[in-house]
Amino acid sequence: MVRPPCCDKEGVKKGPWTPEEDLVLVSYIQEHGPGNWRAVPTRTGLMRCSKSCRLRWTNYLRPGIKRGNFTDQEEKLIVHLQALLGNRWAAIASYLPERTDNDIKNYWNTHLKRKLQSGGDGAAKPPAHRPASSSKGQWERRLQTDIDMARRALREALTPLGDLKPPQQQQQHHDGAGDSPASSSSGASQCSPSAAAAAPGPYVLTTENISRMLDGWAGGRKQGRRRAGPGTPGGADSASTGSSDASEVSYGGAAVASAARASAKAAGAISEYETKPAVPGQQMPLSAIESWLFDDDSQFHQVQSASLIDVPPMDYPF
DNA sequence: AACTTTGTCAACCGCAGGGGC
DNA sequence: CGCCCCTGCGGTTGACAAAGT
Repeated sequence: MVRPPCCDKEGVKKGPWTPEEDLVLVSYIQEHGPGNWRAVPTRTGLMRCSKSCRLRWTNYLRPGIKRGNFTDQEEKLIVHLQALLGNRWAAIASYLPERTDNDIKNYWNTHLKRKLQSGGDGAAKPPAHRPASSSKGQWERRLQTDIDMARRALREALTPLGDLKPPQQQQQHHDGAGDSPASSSSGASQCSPSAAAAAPGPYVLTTENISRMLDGWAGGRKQGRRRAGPGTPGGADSASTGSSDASEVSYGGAAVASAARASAKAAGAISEYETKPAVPGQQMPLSAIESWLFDDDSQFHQVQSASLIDVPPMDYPF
């Protein structure tokens, strides 16, 4: 039997989202919260299938998303995690709270894979230790090992940067009082101090960012698109081209301008979602991850010594 | 300046799994 | 227990811009 399409193809719009559609979606989610995607198209009047709405939200509109301009830190982390976990992008993305699995996947496919191939010739072969034929118990142990390895990888990746507080200090750091100015703001923008320093700034769905987003759209998709060249902050180009005035609007200047105002209003209200991860854990502040990371290294060593797996040496050409 | 190639990324597609009934 | 609905995931595609010729 042929599986029926996820949604009725007729009357369902496909392709790039317009700022108006974004606005409708954001407004709806602001009011009802993410979820119940099936109902979104009918309730909003969007001619999109539920899947498309969900994807648009999780990959683009969701608060706390940073776009483009992967830092060395993130790059290394992705490489490590990819080597450990394979192409489990969602799992990898959970360690990079500001990145979407789609972004990471794209970045891997377009940058890192090639980089590794040219430099190390298969140095980062994905591990063949997926739980194919293991018993459940073994599988679970492997999963635990995966987690431990990922934890270690993350820790290693984080360590060189922060310059480097010993774990105890890091612990102190999150243990309350030590709230850094950076981490005391929205959860969505929380990040390790190092990452926060490296990143130009998180693209949280704020008034400003929605306006910026719409500005980017105002310039049309062509302007909005970027080449992720070195130092080109993806998405931020809309800010850099923010000089583009409304006269260049391809979707109707006045409409977009008012849409921007309305979205700004919506964004103010939506801020509550900034502290609520759309995907549990996905927006866990990195400091919490760090805490978790540095918490029980000894446990890791136990696991490692009893390890089922033989981790290939990670020798990356960069 | 015009055309072609390459690189990038948003979006789509189909499958799998979980939960409710 | 089986069915249905919904959501999440990973692979792939197509449009577009920049670089190259």
